Amino acid sequence: MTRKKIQIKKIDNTTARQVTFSKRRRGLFKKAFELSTLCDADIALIVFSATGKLFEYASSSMQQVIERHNLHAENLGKMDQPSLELQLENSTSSTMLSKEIEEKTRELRKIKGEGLLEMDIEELQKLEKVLEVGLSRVLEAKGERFLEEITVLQRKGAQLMAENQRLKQSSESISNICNPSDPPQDNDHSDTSLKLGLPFPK
Amino acid sequence: MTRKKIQIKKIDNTTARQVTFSKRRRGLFKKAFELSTLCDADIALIVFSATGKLFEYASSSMQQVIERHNLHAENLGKMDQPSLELQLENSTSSTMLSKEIEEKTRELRKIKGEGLLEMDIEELQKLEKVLEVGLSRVLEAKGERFLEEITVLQRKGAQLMAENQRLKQSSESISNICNPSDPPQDNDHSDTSLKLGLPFPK
DNA sequence: AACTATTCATAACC
DNA sequence: TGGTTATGAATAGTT
Repeated sequence: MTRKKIQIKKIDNTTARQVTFSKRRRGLFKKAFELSTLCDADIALIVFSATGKLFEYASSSMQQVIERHNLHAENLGKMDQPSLELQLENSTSSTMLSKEIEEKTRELRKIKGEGLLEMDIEELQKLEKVLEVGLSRVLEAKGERFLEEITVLQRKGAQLMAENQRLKQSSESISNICNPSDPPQDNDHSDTSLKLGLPFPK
Repeated sequence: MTRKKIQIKKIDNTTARQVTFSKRRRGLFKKAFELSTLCDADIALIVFSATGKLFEYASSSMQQVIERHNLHAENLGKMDQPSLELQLENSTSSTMLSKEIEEKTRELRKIKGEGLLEMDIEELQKLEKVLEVGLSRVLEAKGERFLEEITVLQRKGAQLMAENQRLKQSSESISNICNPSDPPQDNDHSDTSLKLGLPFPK
């Protein structure tokens, strides 16, 4: 909403989404605080990031606001649990969690190409898109990793070559000290044998 | 904060406070919605006005977000509802379920190419394989669907052609009955006009 | 993480 | 309560 207006829909780019999440989250919490302060309101704000991280704000106490909310829900007839059996609350939450698991499981099955019979063409197209996007991102990430790896190896290689060069020169000096009159004739060979036999740090 | 900057402290004037409450409340809820949409966050917002009126927003379901929040609180040892021992059984099973959800969520994110930084090359290779398999299966399924569709269309086309043939012959017979001496000269044209004018089922 | 051009939210007024 | 406007805040894109 600044350099350019944006549409309110999920941000595709992951890092951009994370940045926006941080910025806007701060803004949202600030606004919540201001509203509660200015207008004497009791506010609870719970935010789970896409990665499952929890952020929360409560003008008084989270539990207090939530309980107050539950009371309202009760009064509005939204609570249909026999008040004595508080444990039903438990079963409903488990049920919800199980439902969520089921849903995610189904999505995973589809993605892995296992539940395709129940899908129409349109759904298949969407799934194809998701897979293509995922695959391209994975390939991109893989490419980056390989590049990193190569860079590291090249650097190591260069270091080793430099090291070798130094060793070669050292051994030549030593050769010269031991046999000052002998001109070096077979550099490579004498070098190797000296390297193997001498207590140089690697 | 516009014609003039204001301090963030309780607004004394009651009506001004109510007006500000209405306006800012809208803004806050809008921001909450935008954040959840843009960044795929799960958000719950509960606001009690100073007069006790309840306003709420939840990107998914209020109960679900609250449960999720309670689970987090539990895991952090903040659980302060020791009222019944039965809660324990609840919490452990819920914890397991939520762990499962988290795991599946993570897998889904990876598949969609969103959590790639935390993966090593080997993991990326496996993921690539999964995506390739899934994609090829989806493409295969899509191809089959298209083939089915084409087959159906071809059959329908054949039926329609047969129907047309019948109609054509019928109209010729009728032509001949009406003008038994006239030989047909412009079959297509007379055919069309007759078809349009005659009460045949489509 | 910091900057800045813009859009957005809203305090004051009606 | 709802509308308008001048202005301060928030933030998208960029670095």
